[in-house]
Amino acid sequence: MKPDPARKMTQALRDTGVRVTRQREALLKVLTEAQDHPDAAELHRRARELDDSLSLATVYRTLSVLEREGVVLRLALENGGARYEVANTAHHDHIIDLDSGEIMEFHSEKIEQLQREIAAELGYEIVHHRMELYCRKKP
Amino acid sequence: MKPDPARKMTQALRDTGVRVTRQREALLKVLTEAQDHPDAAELHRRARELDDSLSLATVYRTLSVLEREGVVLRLALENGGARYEVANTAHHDHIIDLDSGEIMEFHSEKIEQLQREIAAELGYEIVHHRMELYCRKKP
DNA sequence: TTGTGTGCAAATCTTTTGCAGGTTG
DNA sequence: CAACCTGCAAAAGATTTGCACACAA
Repeated sequence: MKPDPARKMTQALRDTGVRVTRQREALLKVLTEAQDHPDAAELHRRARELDDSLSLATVYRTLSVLEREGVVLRLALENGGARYEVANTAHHDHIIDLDSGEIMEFHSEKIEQLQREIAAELGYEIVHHRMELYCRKKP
Repeated sequence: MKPDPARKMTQALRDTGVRVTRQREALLKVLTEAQDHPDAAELHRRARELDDSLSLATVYRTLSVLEREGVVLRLALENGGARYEVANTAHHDHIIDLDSGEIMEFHSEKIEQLQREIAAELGYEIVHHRMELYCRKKP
């Protein structure tokens, strides 16, 4: 009974009819352990050390399944390919350090509330949103 | 002396050493007249009616020049290629109707202020930001 | 067993670039 | 005239897909 955080996802996935293969387990492990926001190629690199047969195509296919299942979030930042993060944490937005490339997370309930009000005024409800602050260290 | 809004851009560009060619004039006209948020291919299609020799490569090259000059903004929404809009209007963010694909604009000084405060707490100043609300009509 | 998932390679899609010739200021 | 632009076609980078085989449930 290892306290593997990927374990409960695994079961949840199986419950919705998604097969959990060796390759998917490897990717899930890498995703849950990632402290950063890796892109598909980087996830492939990392997961390969757990299962060296894993192909990049499968990484993409799996990521797309996991996104559909609500297990991962795809971040489409301004440059480069998509980056991914597990969706088990509370919702948050991102601050990107333009110089170092570092990605930080933040959350503002006040802003979210204002967003909802703005959307509501136009007769909309928000399905999801993105907010990214591209920043530089203050002098 | 036609009251062409592209005219003053044209001069501003020349002033910073950017050559205003036939092709660039066509693209500028299409951009300033666009009421929507076209992508490169669509801009190419429209500008071709003014200058049928215009190539897609030049559209991309010109858009990148115009972006560097601060004349256009590149929107990297979640799906598909980049979309563009002229930067002569006040700053705003976007609401996307997930069903129709329609893109609307909004601005909230309150939110912008909160964003600045959040960045400042981490020692950052915002260079630019993006906020997109992906919405559906309320029932 | 049977429907899913996978690796590989080829295909897409969007955007960029090398090169030789054309144009702007 | 010199520096800058352009069209074309090929290259690049990211992601998707067809196919025959493999495997989870």
